[in-house]
Amino acid sequence: MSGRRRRGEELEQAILRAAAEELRESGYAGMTMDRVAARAGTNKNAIYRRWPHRAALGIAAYRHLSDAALPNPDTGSLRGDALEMLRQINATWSSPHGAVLRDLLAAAADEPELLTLMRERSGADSMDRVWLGMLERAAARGEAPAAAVHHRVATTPVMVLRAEYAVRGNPSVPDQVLVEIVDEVFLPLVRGRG
Amino acid sequence: MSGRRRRGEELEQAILRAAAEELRESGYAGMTMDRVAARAGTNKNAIYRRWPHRAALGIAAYRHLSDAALPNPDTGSLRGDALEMLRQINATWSSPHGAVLRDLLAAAADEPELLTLMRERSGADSMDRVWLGMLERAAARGEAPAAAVHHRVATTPVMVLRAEYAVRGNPSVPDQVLVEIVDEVFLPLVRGRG
DNA sequence: CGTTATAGGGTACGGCTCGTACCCTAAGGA
DNA sequence: TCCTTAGGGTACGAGCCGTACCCTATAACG
Repeated sequence: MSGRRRRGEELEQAILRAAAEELRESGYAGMTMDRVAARAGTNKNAIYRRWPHRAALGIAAYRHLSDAALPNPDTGSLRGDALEMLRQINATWSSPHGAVLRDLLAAAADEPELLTLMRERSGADSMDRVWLGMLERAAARGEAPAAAVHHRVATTPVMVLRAEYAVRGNPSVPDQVLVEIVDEVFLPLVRGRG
Repeated sequence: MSGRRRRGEELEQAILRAAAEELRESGYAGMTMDRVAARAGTNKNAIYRRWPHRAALGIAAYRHLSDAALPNPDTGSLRGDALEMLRQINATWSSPHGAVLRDLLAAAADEPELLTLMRERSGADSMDRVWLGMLERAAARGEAPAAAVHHRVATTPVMVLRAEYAVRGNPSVPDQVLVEIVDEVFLPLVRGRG
């Protein structure tokens, strides 16, 4: 029927695109190999020749649709930086991207191999570095004690936000909560390390 | 063969016990309806007459095997209380119980109905109250400012610990990390709210 | 320009699981 | 004693994963 027969890179991209769309529409549970193959206009052979598992395809599809550029706000105040950072993260996790990511993380809880793949892909390390940079700038401005430039301080806000997602089922958090995390936890913590 | 035929409560308990054992041995993914039925010495009819989904059975089985008595340490110092609390939680989550719970939580990420069931069963609220009680005692001793008796302060240590599980794949955290959470995050945070 | 190894396409299948349907029989109350 | 109820046995449809097989388009290579 179709005159052309796609090969190599072109076919691979088509499969990834199809898988990403399935992920977005139906989540990881709904991302069936047959449906991906059908949507890509190919068959499962071409998929299994490239990825060993369904899960591997899921991860590849996710990274295909998401090249999350990490935000790095510099508003001039520690409070402004932190709040902006949390707002960006909240927006990302509430987006369809975030839904796919959370779904994949949940599904990968069984398979440790995938979990590590996801983790190294999630950019947790660079996230830390951004927060540490914020703290360093604040310390240089005299806005925070030098002892506040610390790994645990840097990771706490995001961890609290993430836990907030877990407590609510809803992955989106009202802005008021973000303000609360900054004013009631992050800034007191920074002050308390004088 | 078996002369007796179990009914009602007796059969229900047998099914729950079988499901709980399957959960413990093979996780939620391995808890097959057929296997539960076989292990309980019955068939799927008896199960589906009681629980509509596999997931509902999973939750029922979990709550059947876990009636987690909430710890409530009172060591005389805020640091001691917090550390003891984190140690207890860490032990619980590292145990087979915890493995089952984490597995269920992951599996329930898709089905919001189950997620709420799990949440209301997890006792997050009473956890908060225990931490608030610790803070109140510390404030009464003059060990902490009154402003530290605050919901966000109370929930932060457990949230950080939980996030620590997510960062490592491993659900068990070395004791040193618990000490770090208390000394580098919790106590500075309490101090910072003066 | 012809030949040949490679990779896609089509299709079918085995194995597993969920959830349902039937039919028969033990249990226990009326 | 009879009769409603609930268990037991079994089979089945449907969906999915991962594999196998066979045929053909494609591209590299002589």
